[in-house]
Amino acid sequence: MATIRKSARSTHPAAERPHPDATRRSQRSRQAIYDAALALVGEVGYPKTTIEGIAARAGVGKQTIYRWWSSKADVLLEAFLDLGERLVEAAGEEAYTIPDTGDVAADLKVVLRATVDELRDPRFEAPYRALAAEGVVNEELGRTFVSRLLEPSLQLHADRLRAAQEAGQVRQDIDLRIALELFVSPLAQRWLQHTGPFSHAYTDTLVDYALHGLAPR
Amino acid sequence: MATIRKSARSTHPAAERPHPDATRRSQRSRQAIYDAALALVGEVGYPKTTIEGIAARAGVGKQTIYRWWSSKADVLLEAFLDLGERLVEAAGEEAYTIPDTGDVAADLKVVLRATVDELRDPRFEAPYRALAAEGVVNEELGRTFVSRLLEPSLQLHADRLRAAQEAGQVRQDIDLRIALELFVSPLAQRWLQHTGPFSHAYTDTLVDYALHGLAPR
DNA sequence: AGGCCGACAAGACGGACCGTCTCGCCAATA
DNA sequence: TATTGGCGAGACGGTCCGTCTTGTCGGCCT
Repeated sequence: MATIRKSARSTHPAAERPHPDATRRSQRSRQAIYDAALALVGEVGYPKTTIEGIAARAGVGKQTIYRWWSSKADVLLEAFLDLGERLVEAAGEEAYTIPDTGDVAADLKVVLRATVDELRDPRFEAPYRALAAEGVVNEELGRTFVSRLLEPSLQLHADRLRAAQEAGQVRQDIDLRIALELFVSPLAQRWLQHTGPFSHAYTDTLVDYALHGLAPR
Repeated sequence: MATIRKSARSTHPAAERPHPDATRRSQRSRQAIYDAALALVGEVGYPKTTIEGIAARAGVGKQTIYRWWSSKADVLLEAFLDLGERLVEAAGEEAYTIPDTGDVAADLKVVLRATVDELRDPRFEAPYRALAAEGVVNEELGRTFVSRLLEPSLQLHADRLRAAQEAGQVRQDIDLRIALELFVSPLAQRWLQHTGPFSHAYTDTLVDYALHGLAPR
């Protein structure tokens, strides 16, 4: 027996390659892979994290990983998204909103301080850095990274700025997508590239400078 | 013969590991390695660029690379710095200064437009991205990347802002290292993470927002 | 109930690179 | 002229890649 293998596949025209039957997927293995991936990236770093290592740690066959994901980065991205969802469920929903007390400056400062703390959380740091780095060099993954991880948060900032605009605290003629970068991007760069101290005082200053400008009034 | 090998090294107490005799180094091989590294990163991308590949392309033994550099990233960093120096020599010195016409806004816009163009130069794009990405994940290399590549440019921006401050175009109480991030960081993030259009119009807007602030005057 | 299907764990497989090493070869030095 | 040490070349054992094979197991159709 054996021998006749692919030729026996009379049932299908051999069209779809990417996805096997998702309904038969083992959720137990999936979760074990997420846990193993996040643990390994935290322990030995992203470059030394290997598909074989993840499989072994998860008690899973390599093929199970290759069956559902296309790359190491892809596994980590989904693992990280899953981690995020689990943490959001654990915390309250309101942890992922921007407050509106009527004072934009104060509200933004609160949110940026929280972002600083979050980026320092060791559960986040290693995988988040790894994904950001991979996205810089791999445009495909980069776009996914931005749309799934960055974009939702940026949208919240834009929304809060729009409210401020309607309340007359931000100029009418301003492009909010650019405006939010004045404080979000410097924060991101300091964290990613270690270009300077990363503190609450720093983000407070950013908000002040961005709102009132560098030029004298 | 053979057999006695390390034990025959009576001359040295076996202390310094890192550097062989630099005076006997082949400059021809060094340059060939730089060229090969930059070419390969441009052609096949950073992850597929390999030490063996660089050695083969440069017509050089692998050991010659391992003798002088500690990693692929290290080779590329030096190659890129060398490329920068050669281009600076070719162009005039004044290409790497920030003009001072007395109008900060105008001067910064000119410089940021030039930066946009430079980041689009295909000779720069691939290696610069690769180094930035590696620096995000490898703190050691990251610090070198910042101090050798980023810092000199940031210093120029700080200098120009200081002149503006003395001319009364920028508030006295402002931390210039933070101030310059208001336009430099958003630019960097858009380029690195593809978070939005990357154009002259964009950088012009950044300068306006940063100088005059988001709040109504 | 029995048979079939497809994901699963395990791991063998050839191939790519790793980083180290050994080998003569050669130029500069002593 | 003899010594020294970097050099090109490439062999080496090792790791991990991505694919393929085998046998097991649980759900679904008949």
